[in-house]
Amino acid sequence: MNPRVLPFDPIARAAELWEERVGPSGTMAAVTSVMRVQQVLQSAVDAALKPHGLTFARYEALVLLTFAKRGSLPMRVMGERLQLHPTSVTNIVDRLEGDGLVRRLPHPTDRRTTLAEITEAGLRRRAEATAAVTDIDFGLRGLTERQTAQLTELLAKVRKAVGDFED
Amino acid sequence: MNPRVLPFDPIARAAELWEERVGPSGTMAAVTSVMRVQQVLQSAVDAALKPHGLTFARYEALVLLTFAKRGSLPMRVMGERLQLHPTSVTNIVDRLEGDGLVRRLPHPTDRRTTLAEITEAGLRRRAEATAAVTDIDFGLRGLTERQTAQLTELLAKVRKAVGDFED
DNA sequence: CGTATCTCAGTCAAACTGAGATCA
DNA sequence: CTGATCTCAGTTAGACTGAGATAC
Repeated sequence: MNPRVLPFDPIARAAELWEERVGPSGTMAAVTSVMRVQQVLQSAVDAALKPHGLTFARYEALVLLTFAKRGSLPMRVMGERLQLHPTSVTNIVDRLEGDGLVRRLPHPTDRRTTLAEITEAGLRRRAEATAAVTDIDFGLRGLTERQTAQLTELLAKVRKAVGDFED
Repeated sequence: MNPRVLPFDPIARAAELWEERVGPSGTMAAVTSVMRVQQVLQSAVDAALKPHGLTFARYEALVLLTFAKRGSLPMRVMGERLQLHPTSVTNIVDRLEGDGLVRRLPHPTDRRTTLAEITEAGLRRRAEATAAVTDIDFGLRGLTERQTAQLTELLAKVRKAVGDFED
């Protein structure tokens, strides 16, 4: 990556120029900021998980299964919760299964559906990985608890407006 | 993707379970929210840009060059501003050049560096693409102007704390 | 019958690593 | 010589499309 530290905020500067030449820049600045921060968080979390042989996507899948009753869920449900494409679920479960962290089971009543169940090794790996990501605060720095909560709230408004969930 | 709308907020639910079984969930909820919203915005913006033959990464490169003095920048500088890996810059400029939106020029004094310059066609394409993304507000919904600014501010704190820039 | 679930094959954009050429 | 800049080859994770098998 580019290890350089800029002596100014590139998003703020882009917003100024946008305002001069294009128009109102508020939305553009917010969206660019989300993109940039996501990058930062993703790479921090992935780096912390790498020694444990996990990506964030696979880690999220393990956490989801850990929280599920009986430690298993239909793959379709995993896709819903994690907002993943069905073929991505297949891929992620393939890899977790290859590492022995998850096991595929037939659904007891609906023979179309396959359950993914977390294994003992998966539970242990999930715990180790959780220690790794909480140690670095998931890469999130610079916010008080209150500001962190504010951020979550603002983003929940967006997720709701965009139809991610109802309630 | 998964077109389903959940009848509850999956992040709020995960946070409850995390709190019960793992520990404080504030950071985890914020980070997961950023990841999710980024996905939503990315796919909205990419969908709006697709008819114009651009991805968000290529669009950002065009905007950056539009704002540059003389419409050109060294590729290294593009990488810094857009936080891209050098090989990703090469790749993006390759594709933009293939579409005639950008042209490579030798740097006048430093023969190691290559300038990328936006073409007339590139300027037109940038304007069309900007209309497309502003029409959909970059996919951002559900926030007032004030809240949008708050979001940008909070994320700037993170970007600064994480060493994205100084100032 | 139509629809839902999963999988497979293949494509894609973009990040990475590592190596090399060129030049300051 | 060291270090900066760019490119190339190859790998990777993940999203996508489209097609198919199977079962509701």
